[in-house]
Amino acid sequence: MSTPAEAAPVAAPLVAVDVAVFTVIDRRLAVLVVEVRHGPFAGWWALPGGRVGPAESLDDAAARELREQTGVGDIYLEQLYTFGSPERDPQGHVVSVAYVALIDHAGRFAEPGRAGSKYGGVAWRPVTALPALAYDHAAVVRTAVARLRSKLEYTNLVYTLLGRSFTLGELQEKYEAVLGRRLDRRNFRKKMLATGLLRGLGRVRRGPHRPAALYTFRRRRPMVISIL
Amino acid sequence: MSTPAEAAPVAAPLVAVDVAVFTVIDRRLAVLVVEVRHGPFAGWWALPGGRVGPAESLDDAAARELREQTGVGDIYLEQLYTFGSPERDPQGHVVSVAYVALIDHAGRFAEPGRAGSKYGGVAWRPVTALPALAYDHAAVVRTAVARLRSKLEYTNLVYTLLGRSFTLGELQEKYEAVLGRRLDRRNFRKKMLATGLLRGLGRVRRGPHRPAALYTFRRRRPMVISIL
DNA sequence: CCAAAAGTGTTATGCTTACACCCATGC
DNA sequence: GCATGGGTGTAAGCATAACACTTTTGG
Repeated sequence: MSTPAEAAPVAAPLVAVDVAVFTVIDRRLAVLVVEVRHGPFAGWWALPGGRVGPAESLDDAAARELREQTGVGDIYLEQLYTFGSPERDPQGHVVSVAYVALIDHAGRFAEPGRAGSKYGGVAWRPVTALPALAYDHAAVVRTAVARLRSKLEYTNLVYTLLGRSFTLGELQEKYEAVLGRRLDRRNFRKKMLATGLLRGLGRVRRGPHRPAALYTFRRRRPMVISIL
Repeated sequence: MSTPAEAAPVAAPLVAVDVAVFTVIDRRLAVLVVEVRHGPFAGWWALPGGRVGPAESLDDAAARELREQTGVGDIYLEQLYTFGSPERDPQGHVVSVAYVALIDHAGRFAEPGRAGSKYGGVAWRPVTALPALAYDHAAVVRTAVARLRSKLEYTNLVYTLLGRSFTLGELQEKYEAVLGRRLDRRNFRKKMLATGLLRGLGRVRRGPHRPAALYTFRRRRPMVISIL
């Protein structure tokens, strides 16, 4: 939400942050949206966000707004792009620094429902079936998805979408959801194992079908390393 | 320059733009710096920049500040990153949207000299021998160089560093200056010609040595296409 | 026993890299 | 004639992409 509190018609631009949080639900890439409570966009969906405080860094502001509006914390956040068209907010000139975040949703906001109580509805929406978004947030999501697709191919960022242990099938599922295309299973395994990023746990996940070996990431922090 | 005019000790952050303009001079990557006139950094060098106007877009502000302070216009500009640490400007919280620009210098500011008269000194400085820069502008330049190096490898952006006609040797020289390493001449020619981006002019540049065939870019606008 | 996911190797192709010699010119 | 950059091809190694069958389990 890029809602200026006191923007006069002609005033210096205000600074806000907006956060596009992504996760994979049901093999589809989904983004977290919140309900706008006030102003011309009341009732619309928007990305969580808001004004940057007087002595606050941009990264801190993004993390704070996200936590306050959705309860989501301890999450991978990366600056995306800054949107500053004077027309992007009908209430005044708000320059918004957009962030991308990634999370293993693990059942948060169990499907399209309410959660943030105090702050209006919160929901995951598949990026392929987005509702109309307030402000220029549709453009923010487009830019964010493009960034994610390209970064997944040259970093180890997938780890943010997974729990501590996972099967190679689950790993591939995350890639396919973000990239929006199917990958060859044999080639995928070969390359992932060749990166040396994974460590086999020697355990197995049981389920409805043949049990699958469990893996974990050796290091859970962002690294630049060619993967696909 | 990220100089707030009226920042109170605790106030909403102000919005500025800073521009890192690059060119290749003498086979070295150089960045355009201006002399700071006022404030705690008076006498230091800094990137050109300044406050964003009330109803001005960020792109417009970057182009305007660059033109006003250095006389440089009609240039490739791309948003880089937004720097917002509360400590980056000792005079107050200024969020600065940094831009990268590229230009064929063609003798502008003939070597370390003065030019912007009204706005203090203007000079090209090799990125390998930068003076101390005001604010966090050293970090901006580092980030910008990293971006340039990576973008040169998957776009046709070199064209911004060259005039309308050029030899393959000159083209390679620009790549080597930005990337900071030598390239194999035969492989470079093969790949560049294979991209289909170039058109031979059927003319030749005469000089102190064997004449070289002249080429031009078929299209002088930014495109994403794997090159090196 | 059936459905569904797990697991596994080989081959062809294209791309990348390394590398050396002659040519044309101005001085 | 010499110094300097222009111009050209090939071979080896590597990474990528395409492709099918067997295994294990739960239901």
